[in-house]
Amino acid sequence: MIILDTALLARAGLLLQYCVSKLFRDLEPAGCSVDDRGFHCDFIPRSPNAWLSEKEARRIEELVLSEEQRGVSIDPVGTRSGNEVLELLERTAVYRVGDALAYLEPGVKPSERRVGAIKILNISAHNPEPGVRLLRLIGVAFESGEDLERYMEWLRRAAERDHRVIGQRLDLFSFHEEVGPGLVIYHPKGQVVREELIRLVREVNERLGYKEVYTPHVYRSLLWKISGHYYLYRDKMVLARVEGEEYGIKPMNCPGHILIYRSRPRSYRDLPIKFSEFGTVYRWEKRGELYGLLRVRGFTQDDGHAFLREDQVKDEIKAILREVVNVLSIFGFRGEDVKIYLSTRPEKYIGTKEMWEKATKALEDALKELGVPYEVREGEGAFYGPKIDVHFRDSLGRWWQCSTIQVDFALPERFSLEYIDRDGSRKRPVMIHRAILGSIERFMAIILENFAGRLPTWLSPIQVRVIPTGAEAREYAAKVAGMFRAAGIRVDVDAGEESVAKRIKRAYDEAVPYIVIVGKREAEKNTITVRGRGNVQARDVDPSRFIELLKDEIRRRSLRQEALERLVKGCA
RNA sequence: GCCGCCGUAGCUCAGCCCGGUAGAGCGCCGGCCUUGUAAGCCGGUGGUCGCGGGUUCAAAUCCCGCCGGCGGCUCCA
Repeated sequence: MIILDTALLARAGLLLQYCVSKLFRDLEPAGCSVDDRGFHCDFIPRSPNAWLSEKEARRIEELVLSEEQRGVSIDPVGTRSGNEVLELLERTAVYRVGDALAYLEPGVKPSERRVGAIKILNISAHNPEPGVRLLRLIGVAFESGEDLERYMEWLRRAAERDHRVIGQRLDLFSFHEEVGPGLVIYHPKGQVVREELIRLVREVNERLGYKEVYTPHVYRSLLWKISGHYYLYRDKMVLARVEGEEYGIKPMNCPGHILIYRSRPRSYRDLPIKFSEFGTVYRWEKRGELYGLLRVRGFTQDDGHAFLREDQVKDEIKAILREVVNVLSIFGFRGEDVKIYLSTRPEKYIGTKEMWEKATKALEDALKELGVPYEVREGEGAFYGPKIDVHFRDSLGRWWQCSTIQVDFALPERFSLEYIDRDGSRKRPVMIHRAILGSIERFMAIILENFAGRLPTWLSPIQVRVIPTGAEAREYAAKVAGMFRAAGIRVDVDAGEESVAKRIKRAYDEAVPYIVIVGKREAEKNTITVRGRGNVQARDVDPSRFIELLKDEIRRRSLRQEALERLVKGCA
């Protein structure tokens, strides 16, 4: 990741405001903010048609550089406000640039060094509050053109990590116009990754005592009216009228699980009752919000619902949270890379304030007893209850939310859920909604980008590729492949006509973690040559020994190529 | 949904600004090579230029609408 010079960005932002106001009288500077990723400058359109095109952006860039060369003056005027928009955006530091005024967020000193290169990367609308529409320019600035070129190269390299690019290159999944936006089709290799993620969560569910269930995708609208989704979530639901009756495709799995709970009387002794489901839900997100696998309309949640007595809530939350932290660490997300948030009652909600307070306290107590650091986010809860969200940072420095634990006093009320308590009285259970990975789609996208497609062995669709060096080694290659297959390892053979070099390159391109090369030499001695990532190789390896090591690496879900590391160490 | 950009061969992209009916690399197919460590050589195949309409003698190229994708805004797993 390239960290930018905020002082230089601030200077560029001031020059940018000056140049835009010089070239376009109907765009009024509304200040600039900077961070280590770039600047964003906003402008108030003075007329309805005041806007910029890409071509005009290029003109502005040129003018910034020539004004900078000419040595236009930049002087601080102090702090001032009075302008509504500037105050809203908190850009109260005023500067005089040439004969015009420009604004910055306070606390950033523009650099004394001159801007030698500037690039406007994006022209978009910014709506800081309803009714206010600003023109926003996002971009970067450097001292030299070479620095800019280096940055653009970095951007290109980052794009190669894009999960959409990797997904296509590795033949994992695709999107199709005929299917519709935000709907994924998984190919065989993508399905393997999905299944491995699901298998991991199944083990967690086993430990936590969640029983897996299966529920339909479509329900009468009646159900969604009872659950409240029909009123609070309707704009994201797919509704269909069939034979004079309305049905809705599920945007959440909870109502189905609630019906299982309600299918028979429950005793206090039965609680907690926990259901899990890899439930595929559909949420009709707005077009502009869709983004590869990270934001789709149909996705599978590793969902789970626990029905509990109030005295059981805290322990359940603690147990789930421990598992979440553990699961994230399997992917290498740990320590500083993981953050926990407690989100409280939003504006639109169901249930009573008392319920919300109780639920929020249960979450808070669990966090405190676990002694984990967390932050409170007011008003960010789901409409049916407060929640704990776990965010983590990937290798590109971005934060993601996947895991979530939500306490819910509202749905049990709406569905009149009950259990018979020790004294024979009817009591209302509490529900916990939880997801470990969140959505399989999103999680898969994140790990694809995090590992740049080079997934750890346990997640790799093909774990071992056998390459015979020539025709005479094909039979032996098939035999070796058979040994791997018998050990439950995903293996294939590339016995093509191409050169060994080419087939090795292809295996690397396809991110296959282990390449096994066999030729006459290996066939005679009953050995294999093992090649791993990063040009690491071991010769004269006993296939059975490698298979044992590999099984261990996979079983442990190692992030490293432990099997090969152990072979190499063993040789040395 | 709003603003901007983009859509050309299976993939990555050039051509579009300055209209004259399409080009490269990879892939794929065929042949040669008989393969030992990150692209062997030669040849061939491949496109209603996202869809629809308009302007024009002529549209991949200019204009309008729609669909899809991306970068932002808002929202979210």
